[in-house]
Amino acid sequence: MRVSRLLLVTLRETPADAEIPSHQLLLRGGYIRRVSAGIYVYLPLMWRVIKKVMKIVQQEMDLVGGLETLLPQLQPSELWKKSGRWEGYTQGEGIMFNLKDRQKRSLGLGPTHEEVVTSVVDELINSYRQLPITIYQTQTKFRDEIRPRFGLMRGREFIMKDAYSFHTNESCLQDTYKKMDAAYKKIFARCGLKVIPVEADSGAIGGEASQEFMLTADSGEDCILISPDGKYAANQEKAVSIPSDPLPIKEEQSSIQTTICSGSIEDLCKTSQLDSSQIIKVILMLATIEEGKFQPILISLRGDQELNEVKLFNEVTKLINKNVLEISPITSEGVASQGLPPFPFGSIGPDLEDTYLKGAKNWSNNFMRLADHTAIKLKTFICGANELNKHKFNTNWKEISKTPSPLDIRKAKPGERCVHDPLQTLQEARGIEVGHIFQLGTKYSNALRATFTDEEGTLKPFWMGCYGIGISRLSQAAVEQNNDDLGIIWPLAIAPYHVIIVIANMQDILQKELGEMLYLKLQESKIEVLLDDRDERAGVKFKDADLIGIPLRIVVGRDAKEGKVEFLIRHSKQSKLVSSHEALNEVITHVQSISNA
RNA sequence: CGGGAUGUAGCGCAGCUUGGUAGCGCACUUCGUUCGGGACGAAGGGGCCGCAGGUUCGAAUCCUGUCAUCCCGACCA
Repeated sequence: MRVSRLLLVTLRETPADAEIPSHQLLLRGGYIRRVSAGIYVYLPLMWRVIKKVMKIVQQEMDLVGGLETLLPQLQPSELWKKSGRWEGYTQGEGIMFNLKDRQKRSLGLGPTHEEVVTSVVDELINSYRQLPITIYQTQTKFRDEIRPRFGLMRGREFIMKDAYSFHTNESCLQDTYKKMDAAYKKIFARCGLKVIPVEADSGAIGGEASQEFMLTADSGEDCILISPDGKYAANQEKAVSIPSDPLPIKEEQSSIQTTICSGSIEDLCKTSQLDSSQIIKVILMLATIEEGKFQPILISLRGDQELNEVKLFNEVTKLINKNVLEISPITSEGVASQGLPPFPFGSIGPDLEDTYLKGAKNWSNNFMRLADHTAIKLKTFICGANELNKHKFNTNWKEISKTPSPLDIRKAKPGERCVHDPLQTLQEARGIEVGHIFQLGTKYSNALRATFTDEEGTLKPFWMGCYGIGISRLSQAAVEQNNDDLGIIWPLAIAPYHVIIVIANMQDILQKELGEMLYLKLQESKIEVLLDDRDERAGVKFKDADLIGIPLRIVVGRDAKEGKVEFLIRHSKQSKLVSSHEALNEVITHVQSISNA
């Protein structure tokens, strides 16, 4: 391709609304254009990158027996109501765009495809003889993100590869899950990217085991915790650790004392000379449950610990066995709007009476009482006395009439001891989630009554797995991991073109002819080649070549008269003078190295 | 959803305090000189100053509303 015909529009200045390097570089390099928040045009260079990523992914999916299909984006609400996800996905923090057609039928734009794929597989598969099966697609997905940002990283419209597997039993599912795990590792390696698999929460999709693939980058939105020996890696949402030990308190007669402070743990520690690990703090949250119900939750945590809302969400869902739409903090305004008397915020203890909720307009009249292990393990502690500016000192769970059962709802933090080896401490890293694999089990097949007939002639629900890769996100994340002060440095396997020939001076006939000759020969060798034939000054062309990040470069310049050119590898910044023939061979050797990988 | 900021040419910005018919740099067009790391000179083209109301003889500028975009937060108040 000739650069003069490429629709290459590069920007010298960084657009003001781009924050992270990859977003800035893709805009500046003429790869993408924003149409609306979280909605982008993939310009010709970007589309080539995306197609390359898709191709690698598709090849590896085919190798593990995946069948490629294309599922609809426009999906009827009935399907989502059957699986029980319609409300959760359209209300509260719901992420599904939804609409009504002229018949007033409700439809959603697919943020994911479990419902559709499960129902179609149910129609097609009747017998265990047809199983196992894996179906996949590469499709544009729609998600009404709370806050789209960072270009393609968190878009409202994006490209994803999603695969779904169906099995007669759990061990067969686990077998495919393992194969997918291996295929994913191979995919990221082939793309030339550093990606770490971590244990993960399965989130709204639900299910049992799940693993995320995190591309390491400083701008990553996710915090991951890793053990130095590499044996443990988890998303902070899911991570476990051994908490630090609390500072012991001398056991004395318990007493209620006046504490003049703002109500924060920090203040209380200062004014009463305590350590935060000696205090039990209480957080009030409100769960919004399907069918418009609201459940106040009273959570006890050790003072130095932080609430892990994802763990909390999962535990609450398990306990009430219904879809929870949202969990958010209870505020004094919220209390007032229920027509309730004010709560003693800042001095609440684990035993705050349920009578505080009596007469609430639409909240449940009882607190759901939860506590983290670290709180329950405290023998003696300080906690709120349920009266403004009063705390109970040297109290214990025996004195607290309402002892909740212990759960793991605390946040693991870097520096804490690892569960598998207490001699090691967790390290923090930032990551961009580019892939996620799940063992769904029978959640969706049960909900949608998707069944097959087994050897004994009885109906069984499918065992299912699902496996996603964010194609467009991965393509940008690759830039986040591979750039320098001059621009992008694409890994060869996913670069839009393998090589760019820069003719330094288009006025020089010798240079021009040698460049054209190399261009032709490279094309004949099936090399993806760009020829910068623009009538620009050499400096401009070098800057653009650096910016758009083509991994290999041949500069045809003043040594053309000796038949020599410069060969340069983008990431090394070093060039060497070679004959045009040698340059050809260099390019061919490099390109072959990726096809052999 | 809460907080903050910003909307002026394709991109980056000034002008707004103190109202008087819109400017700079880059990019674009033409000509000339130049030609290995984002050249120089000359001459041009391009703007309903986000949108809608209001105040005023007169609004990019002041007031009100609205929309959009970006950032932070949505965890111990």
